[in-house]
Amino acid sequence: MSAANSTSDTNTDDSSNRHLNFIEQEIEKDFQLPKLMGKHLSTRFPPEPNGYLHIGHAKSICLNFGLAQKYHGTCNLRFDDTNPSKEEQEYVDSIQNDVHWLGFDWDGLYYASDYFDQLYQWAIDLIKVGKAFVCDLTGDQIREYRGTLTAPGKDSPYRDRSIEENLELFERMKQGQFPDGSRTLRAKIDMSAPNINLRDPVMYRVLRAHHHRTGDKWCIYPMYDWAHGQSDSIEGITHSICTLEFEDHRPLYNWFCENLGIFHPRQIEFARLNLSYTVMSKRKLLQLVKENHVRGWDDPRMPTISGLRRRGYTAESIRSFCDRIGVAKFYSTIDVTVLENSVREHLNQVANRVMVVLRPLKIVLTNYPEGKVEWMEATNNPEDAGAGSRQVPFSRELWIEREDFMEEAPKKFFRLKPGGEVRLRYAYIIKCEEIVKDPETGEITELRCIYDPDTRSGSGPAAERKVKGTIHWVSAQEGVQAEVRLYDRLFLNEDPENAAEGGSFLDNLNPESLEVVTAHCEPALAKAVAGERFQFERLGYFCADEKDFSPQRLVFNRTVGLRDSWTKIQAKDG
RNA sequence: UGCCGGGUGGUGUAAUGGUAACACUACUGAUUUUGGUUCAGUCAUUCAUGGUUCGAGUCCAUGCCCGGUAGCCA
Repeated sequence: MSAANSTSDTNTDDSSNRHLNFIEQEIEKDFQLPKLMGKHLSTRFPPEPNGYLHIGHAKSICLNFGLAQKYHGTCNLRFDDTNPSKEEQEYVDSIQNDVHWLGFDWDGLYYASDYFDQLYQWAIDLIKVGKAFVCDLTGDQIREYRGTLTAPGKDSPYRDRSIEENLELFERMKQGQFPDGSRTLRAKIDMSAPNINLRDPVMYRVLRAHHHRTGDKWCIYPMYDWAHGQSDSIEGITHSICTLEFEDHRPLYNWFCENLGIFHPRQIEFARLNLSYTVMSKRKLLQLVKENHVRGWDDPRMPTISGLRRRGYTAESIRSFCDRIGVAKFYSTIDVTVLENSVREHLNQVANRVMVVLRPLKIVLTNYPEGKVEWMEATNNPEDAGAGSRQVPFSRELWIEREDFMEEAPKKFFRLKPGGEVRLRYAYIIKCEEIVKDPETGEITELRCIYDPDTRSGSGPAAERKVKGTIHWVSAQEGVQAEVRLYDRLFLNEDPENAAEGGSFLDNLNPESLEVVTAHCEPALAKAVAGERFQFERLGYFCADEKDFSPQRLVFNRTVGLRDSWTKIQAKDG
């Protein structure tokens, strides 16, 4: 496979060589075997185009494409489009877009539907050797005949039809002579098998639905089990990596390959990703979208790739997240903070700093000349010397963050308080002299402060005077306004599925997962571009919304807050 | 209750019969014009019982607990 960003190529090799995960161990063993000796690794990522990709898929993508990178093999993208009633072109497009955005490129782009003709031929082959039959049982009857977990099933009365009759009936199924759901083609295996997947599984069902690629050519469609392994086989996939719930299907996967006598890939299963405070099932994500609990698949609160992207996550941070969570067979739940820390770590390196006040409180510097504006030099990114600096306007009237002032402050509160001093970042030390309140409500409307003219940042030793706290600010006159969307977790509950009797995961929805505020920003932000990411100093990481941002209407999304030890101190001191 | 799979610090992941480690979290301290970052340090782990062995997280047995599985979904 070719990596979209080639820098990760060499990294992958030595960083992940320290420990092999269990799949890598199996792969390395397999390539010692005569069957694969001298061949190269081939994997695939096989999404069904019935929804948008989410962070769980990202794990699988990083695994499959990452393996191909590491072992200099190939990785295909294959759409598992065997059920046209659920699948749409919109999803096909978004999936390709998301895989690319994550930084991967596929070697082959395929569709299970590319193989419908071959699959049909193979089905005939199986009929001819007496290993498949046309069954007239209804859905309910099939379930009845299948038996239960503890009781064996019983043979379908149609199981012993002649090969000729099966061939004719199957041909007529294909030609659309039978109504939807009236007949199936089933493999003839063993109705008493302890593994239910082996109790004469359905291979084809009659289904008249318009397929996004094959149109109305087919009115019979293959089931997953009948399509997946053979698709792998056709593409020469050596290792077919899937999630744990397919473990019970492996014997069937193997049975089809063996009985068809075709190249036999090896299926290996791993545990899917679970994240705390998150739902991951496509069905539930679709429900959130359809019932308007969120604003679409790419709502920044969604765990979809497109939602995370819009939230401000970087592809790098998602890849490093997938790296650090590992791969195993143990069913585990990763704390969302691991994801949040991954993006903090990357954005800390690359995001330029700016000053923005989310909840403004006005301060007036009574000893600062009216009308005067000074331009203060501010470092763009202390983690990246190459990022340079910018000028920020300073004046007599400023906005500061409401929570950076406390009238009755506890000892450890290092910000502004009556009679106290604080450093305005990149500017002067100020002292609070007077609080102005609304006579009606008692709400603080303004602070009157004095500044110390000797303390301008960078102006020499006199300016170096130490005060306990430094806060951010925006000049009232020169600042610009922006809509800032403060996103929080979509669910209140660590395990959203854990709802009260008769309830659903929707009961755990966080009613405050989105708060919109009008913020004051330093003027540089008017020149931002959609998708650009920033650190709002002392607040968190934010990005210009990729859809709604324009120079006329500044819209920023909060990706994640900065680590906040002040809240912890407060909580501890009660 | 059949079949399949799994149990290692708070959370994840290693250790492939030979000193139980790495990351994150938590906590403590240092640095800091972001209560951010960075740095240093601390706490903390093999489901249970028995067996094999000089030596067991690893192999064997039994038990316990957890997950998946009875779509003409994937």
